[in-house]
Amino acid sequence: MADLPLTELDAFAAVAQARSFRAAAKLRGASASSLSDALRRLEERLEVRLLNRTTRNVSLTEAGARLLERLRPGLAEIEAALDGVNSFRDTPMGRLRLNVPGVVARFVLPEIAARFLARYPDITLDVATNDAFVDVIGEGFDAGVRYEESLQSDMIAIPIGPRTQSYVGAAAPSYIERFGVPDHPRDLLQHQCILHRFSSGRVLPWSFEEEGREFTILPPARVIGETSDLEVAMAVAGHGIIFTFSEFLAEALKQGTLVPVLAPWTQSFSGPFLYYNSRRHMPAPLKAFIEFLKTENRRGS
Amino acid sequence: MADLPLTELDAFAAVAQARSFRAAAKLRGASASSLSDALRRLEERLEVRLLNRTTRNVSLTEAGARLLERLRPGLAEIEAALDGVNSFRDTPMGRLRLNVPGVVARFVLPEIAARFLARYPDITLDVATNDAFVDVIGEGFDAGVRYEESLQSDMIAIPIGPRTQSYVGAAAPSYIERFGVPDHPRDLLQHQCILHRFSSGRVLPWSFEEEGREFTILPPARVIGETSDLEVAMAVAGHGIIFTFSEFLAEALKQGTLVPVLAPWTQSFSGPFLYYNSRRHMPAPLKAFIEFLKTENRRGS
DNA sequence: ACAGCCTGTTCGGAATTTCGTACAATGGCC
DNA sequence: GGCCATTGTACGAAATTCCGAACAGGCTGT
Repeated sequence: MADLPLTELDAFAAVAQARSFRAAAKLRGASASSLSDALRRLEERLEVRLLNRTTRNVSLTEAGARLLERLRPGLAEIEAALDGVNSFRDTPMGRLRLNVPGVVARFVLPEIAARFLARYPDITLDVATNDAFVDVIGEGFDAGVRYEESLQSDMIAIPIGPRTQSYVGAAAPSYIERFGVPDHPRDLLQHQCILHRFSSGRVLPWSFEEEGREFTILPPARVIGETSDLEVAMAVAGHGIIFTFSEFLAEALKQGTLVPVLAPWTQSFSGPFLYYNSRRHMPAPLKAFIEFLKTENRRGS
Repeated sequence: MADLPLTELDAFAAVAQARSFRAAAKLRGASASSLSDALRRLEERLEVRLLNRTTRNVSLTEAGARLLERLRPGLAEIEAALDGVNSFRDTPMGRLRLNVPGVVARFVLPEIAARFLARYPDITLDVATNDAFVDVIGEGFDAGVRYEESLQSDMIAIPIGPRTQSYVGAAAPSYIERFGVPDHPRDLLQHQCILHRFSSGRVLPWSFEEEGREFTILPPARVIGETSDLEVAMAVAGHGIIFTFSEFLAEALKQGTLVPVLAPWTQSFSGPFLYYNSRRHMPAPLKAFIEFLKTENRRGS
């Protein structure tokens, strides 16, 4: 068997997928220069240019595209094969890569993870926090947590964490002292509010329900934040009314630095779901996590 | 993407297939110790024993068997993908691994190889000589040369070299002086003959044809050889009658150190064929060789 | 039963790969 | 149009892997 330049091919696959040496290096915990070296070796050996690279842009040559296309299933197969040995261990081992919204990362996952990690001591949890992202699987995550039950093909959703959550309104006593309290969401248009912007750039409108009819309001904002912590801090400082996950406000409400606003208009909705692709190979850590969630749900109900 | 221990996996595949560290090392041009190291690393990382090894025997654990089973198609796919970039070169590159009988290696291949290698300067020819072997493809060869048109499924045979060859008899003048010459094959039973043993241990009987009827004779032997060169030398030394490919005897007959015996009983048969599997991925060097043979055959006819 | 050969492993030195830093080049942004 | 952040690469140092020889152990043939 002619020895395959496997490390070089792996490096090529990483760079080709990331379309960047440095990004690929970060993603895999190696240095950019080692990838650069590996690619030079590979191209010298094949005597074929695989990547067209200016100092600013990496693109595939036709040969590179063809190679990557054939290489990926092979590497995926090997990854799956490697994971397969996990079934011969008493306890599964490896990394579980999740992509979850901020709230879940802060208030849902820690409590679940504590029990899960204790149950499976050889599994490492790798959590990325991202509110906007949808193609969770494509970017190398094993599974994602989302709220909407968006029904992509082959995607399976199972409940995780609390089955109902709610958005509640709140404001600092100092703010209420100055501006009063709204009785109805439409009053918000006369107030100063603290809004949230997703990393996509979209500013989240507030939605309410009246007699079964849903309506949204985009109130005037003095503060638009990107992290919920900042927004809560701004609310506590009296910069406006905040309307977000109850979990984010619980501590401030308890301490009295924030007080409820529009309490009758609290929006309840169903809790988050864990999504994963049923057709892709399921790594042992993911399988363990799903099994764990299912037994927890069964016990809970 | 969790970084895959690809070199270690490749080492494991090599050792697992060869069922031996040293054999695998030789096969791939590496050292046994590096394979030993790689396997230790892999098993430590997975915390699963993959190979049961006494100092005398290597066998797969169940985990190892499962891993190998899933690993092989992945590696094959990658090898094919790598070969695929050859189509982006002006001239194909790589190694062509052939398994051919001794006669072909000595008298047929050199002349063909000269033209082939000149035509494709980036191809390396790797020739193993083996008379008995049948499962040519399974052991990592791209193709094999054989005489019998054994029709395994998906195997394709194309002619290579001379379309007829023959077995001729000969003996040294000194032998004939002492024992006379046989007129009919059955007379061989009163003579001393030089026989050939395949590496499998089987001794080849001599076969003749009389009025369309084929019959075989296993004459008494003073000498049984494993290499044709030795057998010819023995014949020249007067130790008996030899009956083998005319090519092996041509030089001695020309020089008169051997003279023909049983000339009317010369056995002609059709020349050798190149066999390859049509269903497996065809590496570029093999494709080039087949193409080359076909055009040579077309031109020759 | 036993000797001898051949196996997989160990160990220190050599070769290769990897890393961090520096540098030239390029494309987005104002 | 020019600046500057950021990209891919070059290069010497450091780490890792690889190699060859020596070693311990078991299987084969007598």
